[in-house]
Amino acid sequence: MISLTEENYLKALFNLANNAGEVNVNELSKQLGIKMPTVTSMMKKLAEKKLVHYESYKPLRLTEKGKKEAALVVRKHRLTEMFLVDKMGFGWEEVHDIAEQVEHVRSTVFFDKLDELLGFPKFDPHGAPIPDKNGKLAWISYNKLSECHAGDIVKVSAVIHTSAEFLKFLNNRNIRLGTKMKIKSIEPFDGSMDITYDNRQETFSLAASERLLVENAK
Amino acid sequence: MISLTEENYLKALFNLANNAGEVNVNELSKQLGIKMPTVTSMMKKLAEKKLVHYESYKPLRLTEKGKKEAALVVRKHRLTEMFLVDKMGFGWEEVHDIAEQVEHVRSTVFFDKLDELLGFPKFDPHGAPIPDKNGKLAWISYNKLSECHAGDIVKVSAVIHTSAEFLKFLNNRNIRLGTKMKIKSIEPFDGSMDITYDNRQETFSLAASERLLVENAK
DNA sequence: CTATGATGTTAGAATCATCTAACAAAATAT
DNA sequence: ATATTTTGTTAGATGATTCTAACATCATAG
Repeated sequence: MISLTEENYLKALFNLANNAGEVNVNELSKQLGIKMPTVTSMMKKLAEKKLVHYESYKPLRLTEKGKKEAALVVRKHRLTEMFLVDKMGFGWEEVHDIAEQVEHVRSTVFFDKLDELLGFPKFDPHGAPIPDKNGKLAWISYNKLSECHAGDIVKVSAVIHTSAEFLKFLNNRNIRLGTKMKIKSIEPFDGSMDITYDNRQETFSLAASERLLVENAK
Repeated sequence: MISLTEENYLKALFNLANNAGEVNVNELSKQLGIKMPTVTSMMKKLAEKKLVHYESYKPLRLTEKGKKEAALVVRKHRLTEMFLVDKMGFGWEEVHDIAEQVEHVRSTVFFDKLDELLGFPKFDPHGAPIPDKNGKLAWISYNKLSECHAGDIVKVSAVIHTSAEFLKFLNNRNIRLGTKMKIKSIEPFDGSMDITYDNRQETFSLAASERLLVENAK
C-alpha cells in the first residue's frame, strides 16, 4: 500500500524528472516544501519498496514500478482537473489545488467513472497527457515557444509548470489551447518575443515563452 | 485547523448522538474501528480545542463549536453523495465509501460548486438532510416504519445507518425514496411486517423496518 | 589544486495517531 | 449487597512523517 505522503513524493519525482529520468534531492525538497533530510529518509523507504533507485549522493530515479505508480497518481490528478474544467465549470487556473486533494481518493470506480464521463480524454486542460490505466503515457513531442524562430506560425498545445499566476497571465491575454500565433520578431538581448494572434499584438518574456508548448501550424 | 482524523471523530460523534446529544466512548470506538484508549485521548485533545465536552466516565457531547464543525463535514459528505448519484450516475449503495474520502477535500469553492450544480439540495440520496453553510440542519421528524401500525399508508422518506447491504436489499425489492406502501399486518412475535406496494407483497423484519423513515401518506 | 559554497547524509528529537497491558469505575446480575 | 461484566482510563510503546544541528561529499571559482 502506498500512503498519501508517498504518492506525493512519487508524483513530484515523476513531474521533475529530466530526459534521463533523474531528479536531485534538493529539487525534490524544494518542490515539496520538505527539508532535505526528510526527503533522503523517504527515498530510502521508497527504495526499500522498490519504487525508487537510490544511491548516496547520486541523482534519484524512479524504478519501472515507481514510474507506473507515479503515473497512476498523475492520471488521477489530470482526470480530476479535466472533470473540474469540463463538467464543473472551473477555470483552468483554479483546478490544480483542488485536484491535488481529490487525486488521493482511493476508489478505482470513481476515477473510471470520471474517465468515462469525460469520454476517455487524452489530455488535461493544460494540454498535459493523461496516462492510461496501465500508467502508459502517449508522449507527443511539442516544442517550447522559446525555441521557435521569427516568422514561425504555431498553435498553442500545452502549458508547462502551470501555476495559477501564469494561467491568469494567459487568460488576461486571451490565450488558450489551440490559439494560433505568429512570431513577429525575437529580441536578441533578452529573448523576448513579439507575437501576433487574434488581431492582437503582445510581447512575451522568455519566462513566458519557455512555458508554452506549441505545434507547427504551417 | 482540524485534521482529517479529527474530522472523522467529529462526524462520528455527530452521527451517533442520541436525543440528548450524548455518545459513549465505547460506541464511538466501535463506529470508528479504533480502540477505546485512543478514543479517550483524542477526546481530551478535542476538549482542549473546545470541540467536545469531556469529563471522565461521562458520556461525550459536542460543544456548539464542535457541532458546527461536525455539521460542515457532514455537509461535505452529503453534498458529495448527492453529486455522485445525481450527476455522476452512481447507485445510492455505492456512494458512501467514495464520499467518505472526498469529504476531506479542503476547498470551499469545490463544495460550493457542487451545491450550486445540484441546485442547493436539502436532502442527500438517502433522505438525510444536508446542513447549510453555517452547519444548520433543517430537521424534519420522520417516523420509523417499525413504529407504524397495521393499516397505515406511508411514503418512504429516508434511510438510516445506510449500509451498502441494506441499500442493495432495498434495490432488490424496488424500494426507493417516495415509494408508497401499506402495512397489511404486523407479527406480534418478532415485529415483522407484511407490506404491499407497487403491486408487490413483501415481509420486512424488524431490523429492516427500523431503518426506514417514513411520512404519513394519507 | 585547494577553499568555499552547494548539496546530501546522519543522528537525534518532536508530533500525531495508533496500539496493548494493566488498572479503575460503573452497571448489572445473582 | 456483593460478584461479575462492561465500560472507561492510565501508562508506556510503536510507526509514520517531519524537524534541526552537525557532519560529509561534491562541484567550482580562484
